[in-house]
Amino acid sequence: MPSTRLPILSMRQQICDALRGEIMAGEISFNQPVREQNLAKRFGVSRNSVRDALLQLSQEGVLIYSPNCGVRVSSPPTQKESKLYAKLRREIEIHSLEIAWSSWTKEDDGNLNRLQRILSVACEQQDLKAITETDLAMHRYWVSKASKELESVWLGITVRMLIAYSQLDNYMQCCLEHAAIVEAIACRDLSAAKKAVELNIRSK
Amino acid sequence: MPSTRLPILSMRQQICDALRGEIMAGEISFNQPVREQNLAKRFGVSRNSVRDALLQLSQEGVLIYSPNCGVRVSSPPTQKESKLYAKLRREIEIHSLEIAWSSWTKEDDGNLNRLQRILSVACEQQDLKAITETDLAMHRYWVSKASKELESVWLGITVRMLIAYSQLDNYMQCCLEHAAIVEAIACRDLSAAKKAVELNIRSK
DNA sequence: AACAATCATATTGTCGACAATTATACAATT
DNA sequence: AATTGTATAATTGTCGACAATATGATTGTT
Repeated sequence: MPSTRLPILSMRQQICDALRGEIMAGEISFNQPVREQNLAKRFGVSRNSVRDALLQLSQEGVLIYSPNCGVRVSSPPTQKESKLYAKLRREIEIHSLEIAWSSWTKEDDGNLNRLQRILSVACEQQDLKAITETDLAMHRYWVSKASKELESVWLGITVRMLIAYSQLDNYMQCCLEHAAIVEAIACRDLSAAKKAVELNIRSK
Repeated sequence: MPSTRLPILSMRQQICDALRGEIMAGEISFNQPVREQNLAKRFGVSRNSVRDALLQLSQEGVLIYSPNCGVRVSSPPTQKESKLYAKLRREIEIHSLEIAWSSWTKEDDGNLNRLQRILSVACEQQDLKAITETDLAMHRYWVSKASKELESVWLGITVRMLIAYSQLDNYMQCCLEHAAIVEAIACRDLSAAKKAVELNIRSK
């Protein structure tokens, strides 16, 4: 239910978001080549637009690009890499919370609440793809508010970390953890918010 | 002086590297719009190839992209952001050194030595652009060897951190610090190498 | 049968042209 | 004078076609 965004998403962004979601949900197997032509036909656009999207996803680390050979879904991170990613993510998000804190508005609260409700429904229905997407969107919200430049760095790390998040042990816990974050923010309790975020970000 | 790479660089990569170098050396002022047409004419290629490069640089955080409005050079990071970037970089590079360590070869030593010589000359001549480029290439070497996926994350952070590195207080110190890193690696002293890298990566 | 060279096919890379959008300059209205 | 509306120019977004490259099959030679 995209309700608030005024800026119309570009074609590239739409394709990016769609593919990223599928890949993160594990719907495309690792090392399987992704063909431009197929996607162009599927989305009803030219190969050029697809290329743009694939290039962006390569830069994000979701896809691996080999010149003249196209792209493939990148392999999931090793355990050690996952731990590193989690650490980096925590540091970026904590920093972002601090930066965004001073300009946080009631509207931001509303937007987070809306995402939280979506997450809640997704957890009840055990819709893994929706959970992953909404989870991403929530965290992205405060990072994006803090800095657009940081956002792209953060996205690369987080997406890599969440690739093949497939088996989520406890859907309810995911929902509760995010509720805790949203509430801490709503109460303007920065240190509680930071702590809640830190708890939520961990390598499996 | 690109001397060693066997794989032919794609047009996009060439344009990316050229622009990234110029931006990092501060040759294009902040918030100045970058026009596709001009670049296409300058590099003697079609606008499409330029677009690919601009898109990639946007994803790296060097350029800021606004739909239908093109790109502009992104503003330099705040002091607080610089400190965060430095921290993230240290963690990624330390991790990379550990990972790359087991498969490190004499050829790698040779490649690093070659870069170190280039850096040395650049420092003597006080060629800031060459210094920045070579500095980047050296660090990139071990990160890239550890993981292609990590490399793209690392590049985004590092490039943002080095934007407008312009005033480098002490050229000789830069050269010496990197010499220490190379030597520690050559001696296969991991902990010394890690320490040398940590010392070298700092926010100004 | 094993290997090398050659050809055919599929896929990516590049290009120029046109459509859609945005920014700018200028006139019209209050 | 300030604001709104309109036409013009500049810029980005999208497309289809062709060139360059890689992949896979076929043939020819030993």
